[in-house]
Amino acid sequence: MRQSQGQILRHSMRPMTTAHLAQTMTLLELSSVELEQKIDAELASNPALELQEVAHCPQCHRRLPLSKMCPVCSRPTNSLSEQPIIFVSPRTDFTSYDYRGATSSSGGELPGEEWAAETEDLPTYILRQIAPELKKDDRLLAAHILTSLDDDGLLTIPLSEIALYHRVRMARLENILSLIQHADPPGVGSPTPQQALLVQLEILEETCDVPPLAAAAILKGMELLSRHAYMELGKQLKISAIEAQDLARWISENLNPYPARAHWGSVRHSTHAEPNYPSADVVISRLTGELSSPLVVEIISPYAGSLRVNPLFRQHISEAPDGTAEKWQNDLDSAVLLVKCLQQRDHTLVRLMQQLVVIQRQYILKGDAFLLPVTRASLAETLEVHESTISRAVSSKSVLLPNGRIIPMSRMFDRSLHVRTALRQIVATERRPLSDTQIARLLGEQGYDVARRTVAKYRNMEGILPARLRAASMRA
DNA sequence: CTATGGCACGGATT
DNA sequence: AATCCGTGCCATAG
Repeated sequence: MRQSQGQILRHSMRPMTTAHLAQTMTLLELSSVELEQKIDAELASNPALELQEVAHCPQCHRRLPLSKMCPVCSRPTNSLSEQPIIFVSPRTDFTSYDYRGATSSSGGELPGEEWAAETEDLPTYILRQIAPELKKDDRLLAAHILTSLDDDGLLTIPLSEIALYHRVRMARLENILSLIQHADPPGVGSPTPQQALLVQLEILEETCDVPPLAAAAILKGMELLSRHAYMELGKQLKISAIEAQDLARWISENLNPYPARAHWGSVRHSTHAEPNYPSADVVISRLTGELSSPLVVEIISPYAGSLRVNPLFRQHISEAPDGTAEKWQNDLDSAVLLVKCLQQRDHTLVRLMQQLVVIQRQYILKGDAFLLPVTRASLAETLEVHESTISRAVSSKSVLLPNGRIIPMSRMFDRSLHVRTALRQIVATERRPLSDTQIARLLGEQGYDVARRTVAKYRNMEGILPARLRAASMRA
């Protein structure tokens, strides 16, 4: 049943132009947020495209064109109007079926939804803090800066660009930026994570003791820091690897390279930049609390099922005003193309997730240690698509797990995470420091066949020092 | 002699 | 076709 449906779908999509292929590819790579932007742009510029009037406002139950706000009661209609693509994966077997989420009653409400009336956005929040210290003219400049922040609270455009635009001197802007950086999410507005850290450090210095070398570490060893390369870092700063590790720990515990994100992986914070609800492309949740619960998979696809070619436009194409006939035809063609490609994208994504959720069920429910090593290639084979298709579909997408963590989808294909988890476990419980060779043997006993050399690599990735140095730090 | 890091090769990924 | 990642081999440090 389900099978034949897939066949028909695939068959009907066979006749593809090269343009079609190219566009499908590019769409596949986009995350839901990026896709939404693209479609918005397309909608604005192409009169042949339209949104079907299918949305329901949860409050007044009015039928609306798809939009973010209900114009009548001004309540967000997002999640309901989007016709999320949902399917359920029952406990173990491979017979997951899907249905396109009907927009009836309150079907797909997500747990923990917080559409609290006032979600003040980040720029406003900061502007309010610093406004008293600004002259009137400077407020405009500050606003310009603040609206150029990304979701992480980092400045996306060079200050000089703003200076040019408003014809003001850099020094003036730098002053304003400095004010912003010292406002509440500390370091916000910095052009790079590195600068954000430095600003935070500066702020902390006023109230408490900071390690003397922290600034130097950030300045010189940013890259080493993020790679947990403590030994190299130590060399750079002329301190031991152990001291370097302590320093790094202090930095990661007390500073945050992305000012607007509260904590990595944890639930979203109230002072969030954009009102984009779970900023994931796929949301997986449990139907019930039990471990054997079926999984509900929701693929966020902006305007899925609602975007279509305007039938009126198609109908009146022959009546195009003189000289614009070609343009109209062009618009029509690209609209048709976009809609088709969108369907194709969704279809691919659904099939991908259907497989993935079954294969990685244990990981999704129980955590890192249960991640199975799956290759994109193997999945491509079972889905009968080119491996690069999987690659594109997976890249730059994120998944919200039932436990509330957001992970990049590529983690589902991490070949080493489960081994690394086991390794961490071993080192955490060791009585005295084990050498890489010993660890490799222990891992082998647990069924993880890895080379000694690889243990060394994983150890580094996890930021664990070599046995010799672990011995030293235990003594201390 | 043992424990590790560096470099290079082959398969997987992009 | 370019790049990344797990490994094997070898040099070096203890």
